[in-house]
Amino acid sequence: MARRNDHSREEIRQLAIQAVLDIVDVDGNAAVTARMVAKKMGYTVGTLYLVFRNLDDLLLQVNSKLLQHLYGDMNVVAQNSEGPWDTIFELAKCYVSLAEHHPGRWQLLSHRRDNTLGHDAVENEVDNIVEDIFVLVQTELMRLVPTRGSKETAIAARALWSAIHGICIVTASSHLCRRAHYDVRLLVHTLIHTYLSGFMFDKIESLAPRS
Amino acid sequence: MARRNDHSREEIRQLAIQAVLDIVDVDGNAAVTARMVAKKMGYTVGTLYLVFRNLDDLLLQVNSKLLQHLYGDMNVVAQNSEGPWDTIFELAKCYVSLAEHHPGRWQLLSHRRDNTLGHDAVENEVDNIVEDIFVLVQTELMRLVPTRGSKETAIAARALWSAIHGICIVTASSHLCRRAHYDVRLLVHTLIHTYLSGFMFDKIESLAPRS
DNA sequence: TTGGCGAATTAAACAATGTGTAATTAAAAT
DNA sequence: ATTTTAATTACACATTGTTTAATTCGCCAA
Repeated sequence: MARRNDHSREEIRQLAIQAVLDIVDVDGNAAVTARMVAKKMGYTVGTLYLVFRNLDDLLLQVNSKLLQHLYGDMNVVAQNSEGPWDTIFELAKCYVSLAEHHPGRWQLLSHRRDNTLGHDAVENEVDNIVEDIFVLVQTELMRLVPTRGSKETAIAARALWSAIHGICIVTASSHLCRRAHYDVRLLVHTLIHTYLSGFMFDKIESLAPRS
Repeated sequence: MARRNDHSREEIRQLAIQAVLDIVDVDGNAAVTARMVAKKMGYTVGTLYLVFRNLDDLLLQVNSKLLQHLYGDMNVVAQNSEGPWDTIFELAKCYVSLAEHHPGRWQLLSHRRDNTLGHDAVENEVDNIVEDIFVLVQTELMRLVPTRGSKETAIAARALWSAIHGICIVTASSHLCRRAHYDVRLLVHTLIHTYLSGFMFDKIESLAPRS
């Protein structure tokens, strides 16, 4: 044992990230332990702490990879876009698909880490990806109603996308909505359809209080 | 030690639930350990396992209490309702307030437990409360647009409320939206306003694909 | 009153966890 | 070939959830 250069630092990093994904897919979120990850990559726990600050650091990097992948899928969809209305539905499908096909990975995304350290490089990376995702939606909204102000559109995009993200989280990982005759796709579809309708037709704010 | 009848079973139950809430508020979610809860109530770990099956069981009962409280607040709002439009905003405020004033408790709500046991009594209780909350929103939506079918309205209510729940979760407990110049209240307000507009004006489904 | 029965409470123990460290091993450098 | 250096491990430690055997006290019958 203790062979040197069997894997480079970066290779070990990727190995660990992949190991986490495999474990999550097969045995669920709770099975992700330092020792399990190490065993899956053919190493020992100590090696993990040579590459990652702690387990939360590793999980954060896994999340970064997940979001990167998600953003990649969404980008493909946006590229082959026909019209903003349909595109937004397609973008949402990327989300729903991930939540449906890999519920474990999805739960990872909403895993709360103890904010011991301040803003770390990976954390910034994650923030940037999320921002990119938002911009993707924002762009489509701008195409849908070009007359809207950019700030207003930015907020609208974030509200809509947080909502979708929320529906996925709620249905996939929370105890809410367990008596779900209402499945994710239907809820997301309804949300987007109604929201976009409102976004298109709702010209003036002061139109609101008409109870 | 080992005094009998110092507290009844039910008193211990309430004691434990309150202890969890106190710990969560002061020291955050990660500080909730069996030993800490026991110490806070002046007991020992063993006593906890006399009343609760395990820690997740306790946390679930805490969640039940939280949701009950939330539903209570929402009910008061619904009672003093002036019109459906405004009422829905007020209902959402209950959510946002909880998420803002007690972020720790909010995180508890989205805590994922290992579904070792099947449907337990408390779990059913939680499901019922959530259902009640949904119905509250559904009722307002029905008042807003009485012509809609009840099934369609039910779905719309669940989509909207899951979305709001999602926004709260996302902004309060996830790493998403950290660069939040966009705060919860604004996002929720935007979402509801736009969604309700869409819900009111959007008559026909086939109107949709107008990209 | 007293002796003991039974329930409430605890103390102690167990396995598994995250994490740190000193010891080992092997590759590279001299 | 020997030393140095970095990679890897084995081990150790504190803390976690959970169980079990031991205690301690209230209560009731004799």
